[in-house]
Amino acid sequence: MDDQAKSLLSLRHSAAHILAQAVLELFPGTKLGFGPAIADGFYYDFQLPRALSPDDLPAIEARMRAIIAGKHPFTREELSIDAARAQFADQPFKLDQVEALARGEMGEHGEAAAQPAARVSIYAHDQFVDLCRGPHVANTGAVPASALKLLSIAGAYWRGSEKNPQLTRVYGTVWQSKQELDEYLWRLEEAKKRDHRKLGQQLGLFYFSDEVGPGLPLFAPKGEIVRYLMEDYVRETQTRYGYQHVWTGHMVKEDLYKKSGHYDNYIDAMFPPMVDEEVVYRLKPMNCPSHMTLYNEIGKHSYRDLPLRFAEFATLYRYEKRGELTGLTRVRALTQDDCHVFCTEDQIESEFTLALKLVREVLNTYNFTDYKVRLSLRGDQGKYVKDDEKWDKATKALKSAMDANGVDYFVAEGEAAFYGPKADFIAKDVLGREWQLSTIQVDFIQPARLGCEYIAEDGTPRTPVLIHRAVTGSTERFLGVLIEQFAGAFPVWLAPVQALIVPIADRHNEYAQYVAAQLREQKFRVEVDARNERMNAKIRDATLQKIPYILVVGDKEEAAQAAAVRLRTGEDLKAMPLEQFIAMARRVVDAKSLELK
RNA sequence: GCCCUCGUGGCUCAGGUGGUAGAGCACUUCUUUGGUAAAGAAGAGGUCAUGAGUUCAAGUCUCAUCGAGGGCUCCA
Repeated sequence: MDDQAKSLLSLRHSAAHILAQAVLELFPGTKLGFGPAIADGFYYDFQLPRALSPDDLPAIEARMRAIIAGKHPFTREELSIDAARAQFADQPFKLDQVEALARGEMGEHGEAAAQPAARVSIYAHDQFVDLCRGPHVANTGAVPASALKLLSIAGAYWRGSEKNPQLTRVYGTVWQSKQELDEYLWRLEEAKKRDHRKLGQQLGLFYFSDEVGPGLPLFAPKGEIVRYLMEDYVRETQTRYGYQHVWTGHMVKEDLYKKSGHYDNYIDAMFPPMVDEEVVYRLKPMNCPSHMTLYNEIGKHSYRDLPLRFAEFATLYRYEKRGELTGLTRVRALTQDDCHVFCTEDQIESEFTLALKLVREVLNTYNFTDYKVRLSLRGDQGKYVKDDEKWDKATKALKSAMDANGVDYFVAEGEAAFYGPKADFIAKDVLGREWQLSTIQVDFIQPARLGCEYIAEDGTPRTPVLIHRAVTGSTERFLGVLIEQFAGAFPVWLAPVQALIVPIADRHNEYAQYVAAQLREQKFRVEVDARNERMNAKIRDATLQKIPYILVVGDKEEAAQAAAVRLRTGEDLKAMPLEQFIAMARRVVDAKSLELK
């Protein structure tokens, strides 16, 4: 972390303390939770005597400014555990944290510390004392009041657990200067403009309807073609990499999920059952059990058949909780570009490498470079299947495959699937929220549960290892992130309408249709804007729709069998013969280029 | 699911302290046939998310339900 980042951190953390003092003064009896600095700001969690509304924020902010004006120095002090207990006797959450520190835990989620704490540090300014690691600025006056703003109010569970009381979280931001604050707020506004939900509607890609239900997107023609092209591209690439596609439908008997273990782990996230006399069915929330069943039905497998790679573009239905739904990035009907690779233990590394190559190729095509890779491992507690030996084996296999491929990853304990560790590719949306896209997972557990086998070289039956893998994750989520990444201006190969023909006057309509026919003949997606509008209006509308090419045709173009080509960027390529335009566009599309010419 | 906020014609939004709805864009029709980011005119379109309640009277107040947004939790 550089000095700049460090000083911002202590600035924001100090602002959090000032916020806490202000709230404590305005709402006596408030109990304090955690109040850290975060990316772009800070927050503080409170248990308040009454519900807080955004209308309260100006008063709190005013109080904060007064504390800042007081230029109270921040002072650090160390206390013994007992002294800390006395200090925070009327602050139950602080007390809870003192005990956690004494037990040798640290942080909000109780990560293990090097050793139990014998002493804790507190920071004080003015009338306010907080249990805190620091650091802080010298005095409250060092926080620029003009660069401070409280942003929002949210609920947040103590220590992040649903089982604990819910506190009120106040989010705020502070910067070194008012100018930086303004720039930040401006960035937020700009980001909202490229929000995929807004652009999806403006570009006519997809809609949500109360009539159909929450989290169930409806794709208009322009959205469907993008979906189709995305999936077609992954399908083509998968085929090229030696994956085979299968189809396993939308419903499955519930019993299968009891066998696989999904019933115990994810029953809450499945849609309610459909009951047909004695038999209970579920909408498919995942493919693995279906693919393993298919593997079994096909017959006996020889080790010579492995690896066997079953890919499927299946729409899955997951009963996400109401408050979790978000545009296309979190839906109840999602189309996964899923795949299950049945292989031997010896093949794990090469199969991982193959999947990784595929993922990288696809992400690269979309110019997706801003992602990180998380190695998700099992945590101490929870849903994980107990079989240490197999977990160790799977984790080792995954790690060595990542290392062999030079993948730069970070480790996250407690993020694994119940059946094994995974490598997740995580990207951010315009508002900074992180979403898992691609994933590669090693599974030593499920194949045995569903009785998958292959006959080994020595003639004995063995259980294959299963590698779960998704390239873009889900079409819906990836599309959402793509829309934001391109701000709606898709590369030509993905653009719903690649070229719009604009006849200048009615007498050019016929030629415009001719041009359109020529281009359609060459498999381009084109439209003719024959509305009774002036050319300027048509160009404006096409540009706002981010159509890559605008082909204006008038008398001159008709005479020359040409079109005047304008790019959505505003660049005018002037008139060119149709063949020349076709050749240019062909080259751009075939290369899946991000350029327009 | 939980905390907070919001829900007015297809879209973007007006509608102080309650008295039965407005604009721009889009749409339809007409005029205009115009050379690189919005031609002009007329018209049609809303039981103000839904359901109760308070009131002589509710888009405007109360409650509930549904939906959306921000956050938390969860994410095979």
